[in-house]
Amino acid sequence: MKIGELAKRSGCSIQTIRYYEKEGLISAPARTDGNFRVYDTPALEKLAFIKNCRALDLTLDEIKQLMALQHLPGTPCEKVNDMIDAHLKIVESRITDLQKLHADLKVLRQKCGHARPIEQCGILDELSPKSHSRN
Amino acid sequence: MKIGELAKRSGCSIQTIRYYEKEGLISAPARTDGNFRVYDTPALEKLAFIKNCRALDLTLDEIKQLMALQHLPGTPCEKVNDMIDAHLKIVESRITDLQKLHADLKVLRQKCGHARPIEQCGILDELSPKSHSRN
DNA sequence: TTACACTCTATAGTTACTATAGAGTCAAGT
DNA sequence: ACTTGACTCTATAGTAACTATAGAGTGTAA
Ligand SMILES: [Zn+2]
Ligand SMILES: [Zn+2]
Ligand SMILES: [Zn+2]
Ligand SMILES: [Zn+2]
Repeated sequence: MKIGELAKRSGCSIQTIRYYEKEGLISAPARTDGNFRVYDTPALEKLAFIKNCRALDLTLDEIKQLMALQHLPGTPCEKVNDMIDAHLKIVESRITDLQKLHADLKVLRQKCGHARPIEQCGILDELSPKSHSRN
Repeated sequence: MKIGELAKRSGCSIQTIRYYEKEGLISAPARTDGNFRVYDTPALEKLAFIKNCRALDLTLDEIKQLMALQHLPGTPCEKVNDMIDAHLKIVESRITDLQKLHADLKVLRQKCGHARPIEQCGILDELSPKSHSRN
């Protein structure tokens, strides 16, 4: 199949597929006489693997590492488990950060009801260090 | 004061300050004969305002809009409130997404105990559409 | 043959910075 | 007067993972 069909079937855009090739996540496919890329089913499967990983927010580098490990049979899979564990921690700390941010924004939002003239906006006042220290 | 002192006092890096100037968030300051930037206290206050906003993850564009509104006295401050409300929604949906991601990662992690040979790694198996559909 | 859909490469843009390189400024010490 | 050192200047490239475009070529059907 050509790149357009692969894009439709995989759910990746054409540019993304070419980008993955350039970054070494998928291997360069065969070409037609007219220099068009031609893909086989394994290529589609690789893209599906990448998509699954990206859905979990693994970086392209991490995905590359996973694919490299797959081609070293016999290796213990500790590295895979460690990667997922590390990832879990990052996600957890991002959630914590965002929850703090959310609380801060809620507090800020309550500084202003609505439709005051801008000079008296409680939000802007809260954000300004100058008028703030004066109160 | 020169840029180094402003950087220390504001907690922004020198490059960040120059970047903010280039992006129009702060106005270009006076220069010495030797072409060094010279700042006054209001400049420090503007940086503090920007820092407060960035801590809430407002984009530079949004911050620019807020600053523009500050210089239009008499305007009702609805736009400020709307911006914060919109921001709250984005943060909320990011949290939801991350929580889903976290749950997915947890499930994935449990597919593998530890230290199996890589061919039998439950995580890699789960990520691979091919071997997956075979089972 | 000409219209059309498709593909090719190369390049720039996105966000908010960070990190150089290479040159100039300025005050203090010798 | 000279040198050292700390500071500053501009311009440019890099970050992550794409997305979007320009301009050219390919392939097929009417
Ligand atoms: Zn990770
Ligand atoms: Zn308000
Ligand atoms: Zn926003
Ligand atoms: Zn495993």
